[in-house]
Amino acid sequence: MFEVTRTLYDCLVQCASEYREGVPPKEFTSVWAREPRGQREQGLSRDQIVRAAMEILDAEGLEALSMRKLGARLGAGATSLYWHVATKDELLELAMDQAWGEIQLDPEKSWRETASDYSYGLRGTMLHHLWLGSLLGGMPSIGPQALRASATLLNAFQRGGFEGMEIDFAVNSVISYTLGATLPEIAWRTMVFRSGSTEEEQVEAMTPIIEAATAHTPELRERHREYMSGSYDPAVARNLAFDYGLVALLDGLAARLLQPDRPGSRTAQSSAVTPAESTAAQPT
Amino acid sequence: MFEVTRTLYDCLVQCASEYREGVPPKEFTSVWAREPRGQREQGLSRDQIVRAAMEILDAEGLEALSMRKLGARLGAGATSLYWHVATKDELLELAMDQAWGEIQLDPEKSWRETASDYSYGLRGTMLHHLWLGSLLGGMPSIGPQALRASATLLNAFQRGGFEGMEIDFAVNSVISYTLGATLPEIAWRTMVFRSGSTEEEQVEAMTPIIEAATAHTPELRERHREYMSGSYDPAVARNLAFDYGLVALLDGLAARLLQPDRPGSRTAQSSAVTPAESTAAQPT
DNA sequence: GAGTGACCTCGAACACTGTACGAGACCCCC
DNA sequence: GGGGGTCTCGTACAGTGTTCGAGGTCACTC
Repeated sequence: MFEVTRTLYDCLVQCASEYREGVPPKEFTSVWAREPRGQREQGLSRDQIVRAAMEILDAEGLEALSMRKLGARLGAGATSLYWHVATKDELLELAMDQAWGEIQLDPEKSWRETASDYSYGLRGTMLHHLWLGSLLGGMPSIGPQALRASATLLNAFQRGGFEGMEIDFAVNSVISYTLGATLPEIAWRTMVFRSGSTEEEQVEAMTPIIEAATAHTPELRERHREYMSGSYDPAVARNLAFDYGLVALLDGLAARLLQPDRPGSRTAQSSAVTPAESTAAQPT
Repeated sequence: MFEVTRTLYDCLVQCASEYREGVPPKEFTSVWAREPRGQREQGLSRDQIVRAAMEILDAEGLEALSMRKLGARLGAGATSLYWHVATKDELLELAMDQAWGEIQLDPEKSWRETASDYSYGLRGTMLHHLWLGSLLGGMPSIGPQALRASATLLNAFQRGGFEGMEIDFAVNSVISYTLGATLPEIAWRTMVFRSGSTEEEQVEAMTPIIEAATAHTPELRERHREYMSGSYDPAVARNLAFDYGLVALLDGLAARLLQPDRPGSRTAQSSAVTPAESTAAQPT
């Protein structure tokens, strides 16, 4: 594993110098760096704008949101918005954080329950706001609501017995899995959404493409056929798949928690390819 | 868990009807649905265009790619490209799949090794092509290269002893974790990239924002300070975090593989909040 | 050699986009 | 009444993806 890690690290360093050919440097900015402008209580407000933006985003998708359309919805000129919001990207940052705020956690629960709540909460929010999919990979979530949720999760893990860097690692893995598991669903649902048809129609429309694409990978084609013939409800199947991976991950974390030799657990005793010694993988 | 799942399912159904206010239906299309056009061997070619597009994407980022710029780079008019590629989205689909092709897997290895290779491979590719981050959440990866890699992974899991739907579930969880773990890194690196400064400068520029944002979550602030004072190399720390979660997940999957009662494993015996019976979480 | 039709290029134009700028309107306080 | 901050917005600019149709270049047939 160390070798692979080394390679990756080199890649990162190399990327840093390789990129940026003729791109003009754009100073780092974020809504959270600057405080909101308005004081007066009339006319437009930031909250109002963000709310309206989310309505458009939810109803028509990310690329349907334009400043002109948003202004029109609010009965205002497009450029009026720029008094309350510096750029469109900042507006999206605000909308993102608003969505993060929908995740509600109980700070009293166990680490495992909290992880589960967080995971299902994030997934639900993402599926409710499909536009989050394209945004999460482009701009970091550093808004107060996102941080609040992560802090609660982090606290639960700390109380649960994780220590040092392991807290961050474990928390990160839960967030990562949730994000990654939901993303392809979002991509799929976005496609269905844009097509204007139902999921069933879309599946039907996709079948010839899948058949053609899997012409040279018979095992995949086989699995797809089996999958289709089972007449599963796709939404239910996705939920099962999501839960399966989440359980596996949490089990793995729980196992780590019970390892006898965890000094600072700075150095990983096991690698990705060799199973950890004291898990159920090797019966005692 | 069933209750939560139920809620999610309802949400999905509800979304399907709630969305789509005034969006014009756009027939489903994909590059993979239509076969390429050109036959003659002169002038532009699809490969050439995709390659040039990826050069721009790598060097200047997703939003720097415009058809006019791409045309100019190839010494052609912008609209000439439309003979070889139906839309810009299709071009991006092609570029995405080209990136997927960079993942090389050995079909002889064990399921755990293959999972590790896949995971590190995907992560490396994503970090090499930052623009993938914004794309993976928007359009599904159903190109031949993406399918090829997934098929290899799937085969390895099947050989490794996974059965029925569990194969899909396990494979999905590995892909999901990798995707989700890399996405925030991409978001961060994209931000650094756009700012034009080094990672260290960016971290320094971010500090006051983090301090301000974590004003009401002292535990997070504490952790951030500890993290900063440790003077870790951020890239190394990220690699450790990535490996930690991957190991935990693979351990969890391995544990599932050894469970004695796995009939068709259609129904999950354990839920996200209650640890599975036969893992190390509950010592026998 | 003329003709035909497929392959390929591209300039002009259209309907958009995000946003800078500056003129003006409103309101409160001196 | 007169500032001065708060807020709106029409105009304009430089760009975007994409359509359309006119033209050019081949390989082939008669």
